[in-house]
Amino acid sequence: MSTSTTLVAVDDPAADTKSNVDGPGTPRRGRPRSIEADQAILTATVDLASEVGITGMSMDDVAQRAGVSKATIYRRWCSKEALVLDALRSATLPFDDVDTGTLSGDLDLYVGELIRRFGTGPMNDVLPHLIEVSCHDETIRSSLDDYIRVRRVPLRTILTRAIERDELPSETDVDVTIDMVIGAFVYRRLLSHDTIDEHFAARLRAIVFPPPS
Amino acid sequence: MSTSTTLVAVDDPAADTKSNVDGPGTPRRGRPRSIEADQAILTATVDLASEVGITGMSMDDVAQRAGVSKATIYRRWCSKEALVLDALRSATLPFDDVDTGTLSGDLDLYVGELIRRFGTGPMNDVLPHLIEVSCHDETIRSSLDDYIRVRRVPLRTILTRAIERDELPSETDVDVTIDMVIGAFVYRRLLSHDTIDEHFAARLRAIVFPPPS
Amino acid sequence: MSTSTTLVAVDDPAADTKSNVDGPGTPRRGRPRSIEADQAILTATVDLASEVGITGMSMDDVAQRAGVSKATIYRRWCSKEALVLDALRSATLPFDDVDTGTLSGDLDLYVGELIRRFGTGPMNDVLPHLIEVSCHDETIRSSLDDYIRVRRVPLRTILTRAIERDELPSETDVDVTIDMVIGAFVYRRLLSHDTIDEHFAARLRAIVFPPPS
Amino acid sequence: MSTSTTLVAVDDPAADTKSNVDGPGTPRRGRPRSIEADQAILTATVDLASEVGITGMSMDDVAQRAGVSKATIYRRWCSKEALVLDALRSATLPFDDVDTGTLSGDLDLYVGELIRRFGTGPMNDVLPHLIEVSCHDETIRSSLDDYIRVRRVPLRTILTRAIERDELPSETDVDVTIDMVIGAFVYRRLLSHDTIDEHFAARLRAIVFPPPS
DNA sequence: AGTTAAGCGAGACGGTACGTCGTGTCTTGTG
DNA sequence: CACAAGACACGACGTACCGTCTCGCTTAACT
Repeated sequence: MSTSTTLVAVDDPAADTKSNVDGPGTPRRGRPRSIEADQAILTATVDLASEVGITGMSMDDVAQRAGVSKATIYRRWCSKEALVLDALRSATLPFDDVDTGTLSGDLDLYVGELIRRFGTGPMNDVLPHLIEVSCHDETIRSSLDDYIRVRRVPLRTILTRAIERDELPSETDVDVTIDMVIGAFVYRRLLSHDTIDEHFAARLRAIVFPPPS
Repeated sequence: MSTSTTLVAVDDPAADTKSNVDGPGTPRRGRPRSIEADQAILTATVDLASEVGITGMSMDDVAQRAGVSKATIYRRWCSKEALVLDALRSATLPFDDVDTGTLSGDLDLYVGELIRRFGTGPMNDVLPHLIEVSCHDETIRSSLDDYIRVRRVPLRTILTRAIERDELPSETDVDVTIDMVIGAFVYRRLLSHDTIDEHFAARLRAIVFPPPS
Repeated sequence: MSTSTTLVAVDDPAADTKSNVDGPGTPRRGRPRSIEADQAILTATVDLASEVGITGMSMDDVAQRAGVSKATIYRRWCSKEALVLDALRSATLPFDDVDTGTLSGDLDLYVGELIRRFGTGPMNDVLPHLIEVSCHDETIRSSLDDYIRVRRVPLRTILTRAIERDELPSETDVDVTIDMVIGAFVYRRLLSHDTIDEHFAARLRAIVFPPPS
Repeated sequence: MSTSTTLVAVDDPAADTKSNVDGPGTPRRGRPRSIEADQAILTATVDLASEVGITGMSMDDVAQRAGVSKATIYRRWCSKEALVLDALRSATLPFDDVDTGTLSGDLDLYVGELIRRFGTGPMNDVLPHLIEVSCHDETIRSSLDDYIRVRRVPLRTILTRAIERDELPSETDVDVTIDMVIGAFVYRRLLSHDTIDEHFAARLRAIVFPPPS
């Protein structure tokens, strides 16, 4: 539902839909907001956050890099974290769900994508900051939760499809399986810093989806 | 080895060994550092970080709460994060490894402890901040890695013991199993915010260590 | 010319002309600096410096008393001393030059004013500090020199007028006379702490401008 | 009497006499204070104060330069200013009073000495700081007053001798004359920064002691 | 000769001010 | 209205200095 929402736009009358996409019913008086500004800000945020981290990135920096004034940023997002969260969202491509016909094939594709994202995703180091803030800010927390929930969908689709195909037993615990798979990636990425590659993926698969033996 | 190291003592000549355990060969001239101060600072940090989070906790607050001057803190730790990391360490009790005789029993104990720690640990919200900093600060990163590595030991002990007892096949992939188990806890705790309880633990166990059926 | 300059405005594009009097050619974009803040800061500085001395006056104190943030102060003055110097300037009323018609009358007025200022001037204890700083800071030094030079003008006016009136010989050494008169006041005020009153003034006059006898 | 006193030695039982010269009546038990330390500290103070000014000179600097610990300094002087004042005293040679037989000759010698001291005296920039402190610290003030008073003596001697010789009228106002002469030097040195040389001295003399015409 | 009181270098300590920086808001003038 | 520029209040940061306080050692004078 509200999965691709812009976060808490300060005074956006259409705060629960995609920003700047208010239908013709709400013509908004006065000068319309610059769409280039939106993009420039998000781009600047993604770049800067990747380069120096969220803490190392000041809002003045973002404004300057985007060629925009701070007020223009705060008119759209109510806080630094709200901006970063949306920037993260904007930088996250959706998984494209390809049905290869077999669980094995689907997983290959999915895990390959996971490796790619966890390995090089520029905004990956940004998550911890948002997590911290979300511990003390309910708004950020629910938006972040949304974002996290969405990222579970592709694997769930793959697993339920496998159950329908009778490749997995019907009593398979889909949710916790997802927790474990994504959890292992997250853990390696954020905590242990062990390598995340094909080999790791294969070992992971061998545990959760043991070969027919 | 360097697992119980004090972090980055600013000018500690024995920075890479257990603190204050330099042999009698280094008599350390001048007034010795106050041990009460050490303790007071760490305690104040743990308390404050739990109450208001790292970001909400100022170094002046810590100094005041500890009855200590800021200089005294910075003489021991070179940054806020270094302090917090050591405080986290000081607040983390070691797991006590009890051999119940069976994998099942060992896991019950271990997972119970995990639930307790991930559920209520006062310093849990502190991890994300450290993770973020560690992305851009090599010193913090390696210390944090140490800390993380240590927390893997108890589960590894349990699993290798189970292999010796022939409760698990000898080719069991211990490392990735640990990644998945702890990873699932981490993921729920930090990202999805799903409940972490006995039921979750049971489902997790059912996947990684399937009942004999 | 640059006698009524505001001191070392940190990034004032018109630092060498009267402040805020740049012609209409430089419209100064952005929010203009608050004039009330200027005044509040100077007033707070004069008050505090009089009460507790420069050393005893912290910039935080000034900010609080002025109802202003420290950044606002440092945006205008680059150091505590620069602020104090401008505060001194702002607290120094110009001498009003009254032509009484005779040297004797002019001197009475002038010296009376001198007694009043050296006796009770709230900012008098502030001079030594500025002098010290000016020994090691070229910027402060030249500004202070300006200020000092200005204070010589009234007496010079009186003396040249007396020469024109033939009350003083045309070869009178005006400069050194000024040095001696003001110097004697300064010396008593700062060094010897002897009383500065009408009697002292009379004795001084008797030496420099001996009665016709 | 107390003119060449060491200032406020912290716990010196003979605080009102020259330090370390307590008579044999008070033999002081324990290890005697190091005389080299005394000298080293004073020398370091004079040097540092000349180089970087009092404010720019920290007590740690003095201790290091003198090869002495801070405690050793504070055992002798109760504050930075007390130390500086004594250092100033130690660096000030007494005027040697030579009777040339005429006022003119005496003045030549005296004024020459004045020019030399005001021109190059390393500790000259140190006075303003002491003056400032003395505004708020009674102890420093009285010690400084002593020092200042002493420096008036030579000129007074010269003038009274001239009166005895009938070179000056007996009703000459010696005190204010001194104020003016020294005052003019002080004023040029500290405030106006005009040159202090033979020419200036000559003009000064022409005003206070006009040639017989 | 042994005791003892004090001096000494080193450096930690509490307190306090410094000047800088970042956040989110507000205020100008211009489109 | 939006926008660029930039001032503003608030508050944390990490550094520096002052004057005090241990430490363990050294140095004489007193027993």
